[in-house]
Amino acid sequence: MPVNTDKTDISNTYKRKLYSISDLSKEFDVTTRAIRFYEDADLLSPLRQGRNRYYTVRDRTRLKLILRGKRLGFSLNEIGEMFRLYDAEPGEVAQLNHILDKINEKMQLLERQLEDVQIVMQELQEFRQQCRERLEQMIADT
Amino acid sequence: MPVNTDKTDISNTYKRKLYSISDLSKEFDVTTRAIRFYEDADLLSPLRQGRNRYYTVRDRTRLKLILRGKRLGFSLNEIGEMFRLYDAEPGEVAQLNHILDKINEKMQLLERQLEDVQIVMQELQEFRQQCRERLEQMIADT
DNA sequence: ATTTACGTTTACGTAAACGTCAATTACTTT
DNA sequence: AAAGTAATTGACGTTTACGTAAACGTAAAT
Repeated sequence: MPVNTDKTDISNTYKRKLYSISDLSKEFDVTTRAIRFYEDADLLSPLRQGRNRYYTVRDRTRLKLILRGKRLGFSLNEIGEMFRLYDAEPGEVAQLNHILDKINEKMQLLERQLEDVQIVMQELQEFRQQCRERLEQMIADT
Repeated sequence: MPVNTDKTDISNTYKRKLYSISDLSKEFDVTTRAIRFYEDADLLSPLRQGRNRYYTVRDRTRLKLILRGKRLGFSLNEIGEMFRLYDAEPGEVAQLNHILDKINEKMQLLERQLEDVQIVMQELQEFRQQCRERLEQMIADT
């Protein structure tokens, strides 16, 4: 018995809001290999039509979050942790408090990042200014 | 012939503003292994007293920059590139313009980083808000 | 005199995040 | 029917950024 031969099945259920792996690959400029790797790391869980993967809007959003996290220097593990926090249904008060702690932890990291970015940007601006002045000087000397 | 047996040599020349590898290791909370690795990657070039390394104020500053760069998700190679830009004495106009291009490139990256940080911080704030509301609710239900 | 602390070099090990095949399947186009 | 295109699953390779262990040197402290 084949798993699923009816092509319309999945498409109907999810109202055509499905992306192929290459759709996402092109849109976000990542290789399909990377996307599958993220699945291996439990960061994505696309639908299956037989062997093929189909990504929902949620998957697409997740991929966007993954890439943003990566740009910020987070590891896939850290990104996974954030997802799990997000998805956890907070049954108990203790659980919720734990999540709040984790959130505050991440916020602290980000605040430091913000500082770092601002510092480096300022340094670069100064450096750029110096370069421009030197350039002026050199042109004047001509 | 031993290379240098006089302990005061280096210290005098650099007026005691020297750090041992463990000084820096402790101050910045990185392993000595990492510090030596950065040297291998040409990001640091400490003085030598025989086999031992001695780090100047400049080295210390560099280490600080390395760690900041890493926190921002830059690779050691990228950090090295920045250093080389900084150290390059700009002989020609073309060279200076090239440096300016590179600076602008990095600035663009940082601007994106800034955006990303702000977006994620906002998302986290919203998530935190939701958690707090849920918590209030649960306490009220008691 | 020998432990202790700190440092060195050399070299192999490792985790993360993919890249790069190779072989196969499935659908479409010609 | 053949060829092309897009996807799949292994499986091994690669780069980065160190960790870790061995074996040794040097100097201060006990």
